[in-house]
Amino acid sequence: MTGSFAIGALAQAAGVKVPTIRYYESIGLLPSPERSESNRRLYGEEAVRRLRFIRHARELGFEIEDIQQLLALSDDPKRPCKEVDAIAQRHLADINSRIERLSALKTEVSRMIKQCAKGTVAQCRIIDVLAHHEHCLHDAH
Amino acid sequence: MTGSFAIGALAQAAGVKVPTIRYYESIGLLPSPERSESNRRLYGEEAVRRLRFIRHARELGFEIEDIQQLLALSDDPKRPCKEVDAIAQRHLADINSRIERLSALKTEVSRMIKQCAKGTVAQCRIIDVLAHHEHCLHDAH
DNA sequence: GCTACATCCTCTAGTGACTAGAGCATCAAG
DNA sequence: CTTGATGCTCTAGTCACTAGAGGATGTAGC
Repeated sequence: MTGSFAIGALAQAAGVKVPTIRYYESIGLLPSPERSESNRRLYGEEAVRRLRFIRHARELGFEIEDIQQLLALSDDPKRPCKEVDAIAQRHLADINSRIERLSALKTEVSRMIKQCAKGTVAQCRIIDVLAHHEHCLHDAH
Repeated sequence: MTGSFAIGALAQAAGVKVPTIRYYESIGLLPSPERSESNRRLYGEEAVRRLRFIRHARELGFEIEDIQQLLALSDDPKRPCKEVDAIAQRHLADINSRIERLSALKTEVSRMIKQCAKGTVAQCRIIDVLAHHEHCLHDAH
């Protein structure tokens, strides 16, 4: 019999803020827990595990919808891992495309800054490049 | 006397959607234009320039607040370019930190996927890593 | 028992930068 | 003169929370 604890203790144990827990419950990511006589939420160890899982997945950039699926899969240990793998692959692809996009931005913005002659705004190449898209090297954007 | 045109024409000329223009006006990024007798917005060439500037800056990832400042600066050609440069530098730093963060995620998620034995969920290292943060190489997150 | 103070509850609204849609008026072309 | 495109305003939705109001309950010290 593991004792049950309140939302604040769960928040501390899992490293998540209290309102976030209530939010997760409201969107169905965490099950509604039992309540005390005075209507306070009471959690057990399983809630800590689940919430830590969610927190870690969020830190790794997974979206809530993905996490929903990952949790459902992890509740069903006999199913093939394929689906889990697919979610992670999709996420990796997403990360990669974001990195690529940001790298292109970095190139463009760096180039813009290098051209700045530190004079007046009238001579400023930064403003100029922003005003005239055709001054960009890449027109991918 | 350049003729004036409606919001749809401006949208096409600048490559922006009509509701986006109204949104920009509502937040004060674009000045409220004149209206026709039947209350339709009427724009001139200056609006095209301004909107193209905004669009390009957005494509380069600048936030609206930065763009506000850049526009104000570009309206005042005698001021030193220093402030423009500072905004761009700040933005570049932001891009870099995002790239770094995403690269760390990429490493972690790739590693997770590689360990997946394609068996059942019970054996799945992906679920396992998510459940146990301490299995991560980096604990930066 | 009393008094603070912490923690809990629910509900609403705000974030950024739009996007979608309702419901209606007006315009241009055939 | 009709039809379809375009315009208007206003509200609500997106994502994953965060902040705050206003009130109830719990706990610790005296």
